[in-house]
Amino acid sequence: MCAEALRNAPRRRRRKEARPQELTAAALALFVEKGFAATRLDEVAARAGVSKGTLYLYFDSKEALFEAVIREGIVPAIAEGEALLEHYGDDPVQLLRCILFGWWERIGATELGGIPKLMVSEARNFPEVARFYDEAVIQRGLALLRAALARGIALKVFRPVDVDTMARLLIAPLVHLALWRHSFAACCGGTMDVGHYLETHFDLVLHGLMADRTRRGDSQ
Amino acid sequence: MCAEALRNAPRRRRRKEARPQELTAAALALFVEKGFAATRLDEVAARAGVSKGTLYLYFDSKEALFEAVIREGIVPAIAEGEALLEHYGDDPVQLLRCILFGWWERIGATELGGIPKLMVSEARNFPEVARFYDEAVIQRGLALLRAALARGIALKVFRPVDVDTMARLLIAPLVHLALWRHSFAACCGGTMDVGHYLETHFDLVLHGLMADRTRRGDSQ
DNA sequence: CGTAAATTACTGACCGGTCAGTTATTAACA
DNA sequence: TGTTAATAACTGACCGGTCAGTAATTTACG
Repeated sequence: MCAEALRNAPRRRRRKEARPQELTAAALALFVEKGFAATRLDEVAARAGVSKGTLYLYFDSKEALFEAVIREGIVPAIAEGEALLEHYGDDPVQLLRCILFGWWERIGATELGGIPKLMVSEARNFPEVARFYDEAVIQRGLALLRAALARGIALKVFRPVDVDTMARLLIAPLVHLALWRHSFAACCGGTMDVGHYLETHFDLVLHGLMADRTRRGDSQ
Repeated sequence: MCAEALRNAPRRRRRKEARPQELTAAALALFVEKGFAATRLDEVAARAGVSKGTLYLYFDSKEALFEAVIREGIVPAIAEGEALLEHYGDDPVQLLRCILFGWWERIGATELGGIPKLMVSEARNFPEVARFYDEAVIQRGLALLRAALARGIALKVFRPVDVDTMARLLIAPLVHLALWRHSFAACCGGTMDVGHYLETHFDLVLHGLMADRTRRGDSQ
């Protein structure tokens, strides 16, 4: 019986170099759930199916693990977003829609959606990581939104607005929802219609953005 | 010289009545800055000007201190907001404006503004406290916003909208800003015009809410 | 009053458990 | 057999929580 179980469980054998990703994935889940300080490295290792000593073969310290979690976490997704700029060259409304809904599908709704909570919680404890995240993710994401807004204004589809402030207002409800899912939703989870929430937000923003008032119905 | 210093600094005197508040205030500041797990009770006590032993005269445990911080923190401010409902009986726009800007002045811009970050960070570690906060603060605040929206709709000032979703969209950018101030702002603080941010948000929301389009200028 | 006794707010050294980080050892390859 | 991935046992610093003792304040009493 014991031998059977050992055969079924992936035996501790020489693992390839996929280990770092398995460890950062486990660390991300636990850091998001419990916070950095309250997460024990034994847990992280166990969740990745190895021992704590193995973890130290790949990461110098707990803090180095945290940095790796953040660095490899979200940056790739940003590049995907920037590619949208070229794809939707002539339709700012669809561009904006794809950025926002794409953010939710690729980040907010996945395990990556925990990273905002993690960074908000730990930014002041790891200011250098926070600065990296701010430059590599936040500022880059805001720049993407500003570019989309500016294009819409240039094409006279949107009325002139402060694109910097508007970019922040565009993303705030999405981040807010991601934070919610990884905090209160776990214990106070009133079922909520995410699609309706996003549609309502997008509709509200368009109301304030559109240059002319020909647009009424928002069905899509 | 030493005697002078002792006279100037309010030396450790016996102040039974004020102690709990001094301790919870110190704990709030440190919990928000470093998180619950990373905050040492020695620090909390030192910040309140007492020793750790004294802290345990007033609170049974670290967790009890956390609960006290949350319970006494924000609940009173909610009642003030609810009073606005009666004050602005006939002007839903001003009512909404006062709720939002009042929230920022009374909570977001004060030390209480750290509580959202603290609760988001620790909700999953303290589900019972989170449930209390959800009921006593969040749901109550959302109900207040829903009431203000519903009144505007009833008076035909606002067009019919889903008041529940709209209430969440109304508060999200404010909470987002409060979270920002207590996380990234400390290390990546690009100077930001809070007043402009709030005005832009309010203006955007009104654009989407107003029943007729007579309203154009938003100066006030 | 004055002062001794009683009370109470407060202290800080200490204990025990926990956990990040280390090391001696084993097991799986070539 | 040598090399390396992996482990399990180990260490030591740290911190939540305790408690015997101290100082400030009040009360009792001559």
